[in-house]
Amino acid sequence: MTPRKDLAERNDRALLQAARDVLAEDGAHASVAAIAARAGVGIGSLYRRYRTKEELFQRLSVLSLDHWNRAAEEGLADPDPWAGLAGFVRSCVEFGQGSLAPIAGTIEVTEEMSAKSRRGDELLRDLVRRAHEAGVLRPDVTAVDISLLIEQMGRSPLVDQLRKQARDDLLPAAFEARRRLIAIVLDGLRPGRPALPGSPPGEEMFTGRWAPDAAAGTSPA
Amino acid sequence: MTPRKDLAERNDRALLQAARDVLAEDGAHASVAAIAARAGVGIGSLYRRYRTKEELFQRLSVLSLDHWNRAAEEGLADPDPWAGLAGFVRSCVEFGQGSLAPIAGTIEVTEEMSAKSRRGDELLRDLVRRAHEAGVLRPDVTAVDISLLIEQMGRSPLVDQLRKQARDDLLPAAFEARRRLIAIVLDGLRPGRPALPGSPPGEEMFTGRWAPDAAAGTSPA
DNA sequence: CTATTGCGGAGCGAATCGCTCCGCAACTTG
DNA sequence: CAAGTTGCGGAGCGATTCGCTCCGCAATAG
Repeated sequence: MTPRKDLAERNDRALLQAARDVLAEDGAHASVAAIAARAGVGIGSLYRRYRTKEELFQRLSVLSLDHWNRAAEEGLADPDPWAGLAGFVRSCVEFGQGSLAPIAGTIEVTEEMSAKSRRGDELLRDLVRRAHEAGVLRPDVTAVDISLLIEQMGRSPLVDQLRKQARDDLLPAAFEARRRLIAIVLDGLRPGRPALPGSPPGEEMFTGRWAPDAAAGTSPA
Repeated sequence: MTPRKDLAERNDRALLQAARDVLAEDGAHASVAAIAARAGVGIGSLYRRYRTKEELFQRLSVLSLDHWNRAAEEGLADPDPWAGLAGFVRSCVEFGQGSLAPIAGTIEVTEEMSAKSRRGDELLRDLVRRAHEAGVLRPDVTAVDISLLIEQMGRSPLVDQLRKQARDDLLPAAFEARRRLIAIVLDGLRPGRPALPGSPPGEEMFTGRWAPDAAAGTSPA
């Protein structure tokens, strides 16, 4: 690995991480200038890698979906159906799944994104089905409920804001506080509780936002 | 009530509601132009009521804190400690407590805001204490955990985005989906579960964001 | 040594920002 | 009824920010 390639790869990674963080903090208003500055690189470095802001966001979406799918596969590989599902939820929430939600409807959904999203739905349905069969997940909760829950928990106002304010001193406590919230939510998914209100949500809770006309899937990206 | 006053009051209310919605959708980047447009009024109507954008946001904070405090008092007035707490949490989440979090640190915290926030903390501690004494709330959860939980749930990516995209057709289903998530979370607050991870969060989870130097309280506004 | 390559960031044209102020119409008052 | 009042919408101000292009330069590669 030459120093030139080493630096370029470090910048690759820094840009992607910065984009994710700034998106989480600023939502759809995230600017490329803010992203480059957060990554500690010049704006030219960003445009040497991505032709447009949209292409960068599409790349982030793909990476996010990859993480989702990997976490789901790992959850399915766990012999304990509850541990598999809980581990998946934790992993997704801590990764920040849902951080890209603000850009829903503002970027074109590529075929790659759609395919990965559909794959993610399928994996999540498998996780949910085997947890139901094992009797370790409340029977009235659906895969879409879980997707929505991950999206809801995946964007942490607490963490995002402390990051934005560069309050690194408070971040460890914030991560811990978030872990407690995740544990509360996971406990709420256990069986033995009065039925949830209303009827299960449909897929249009996601498709309605990302691509009203495409088979986009329900992974929140 | 004269037509002139009637219209002016309607515009008052429309502006406040629009400000809340646009803040929820756009975060700290919410523009006064977007707020006025959402309210269906001209920009002059906004500035006739609030001298600056900051004054508008301060007003929103006060109203939000008022809602929190009212909901807590109603919760305390309920003879059932669990129903009181659960009703409070539901009311706050559905009101959208936490929508103002993106402006933390960008506006000056007024004495009025501080006083109401401290009052809100006190009321919440009362709600939590009596639920603990009645054995209906898991013993390891604290008032700060609950504040953070309300903030986490209070901003709904689902609802905010459908609003932003003017997908009114999907909003009823979205509200219902949110109710299910709230129910899951409330179930997770019930006792009889393994202990939560880590130690309870401190007040700096809020004070660190809103006013690092003031006794600002922990209500999320 | 020369050639290559990726760097940071200045600056472009356009868009957006918070806010002021104008003309006007609806309402209120005498 | 007419004159005065008042709140309206929104044009446009000066400043800032946006996404993006392109330049000079320095580090690296061959």
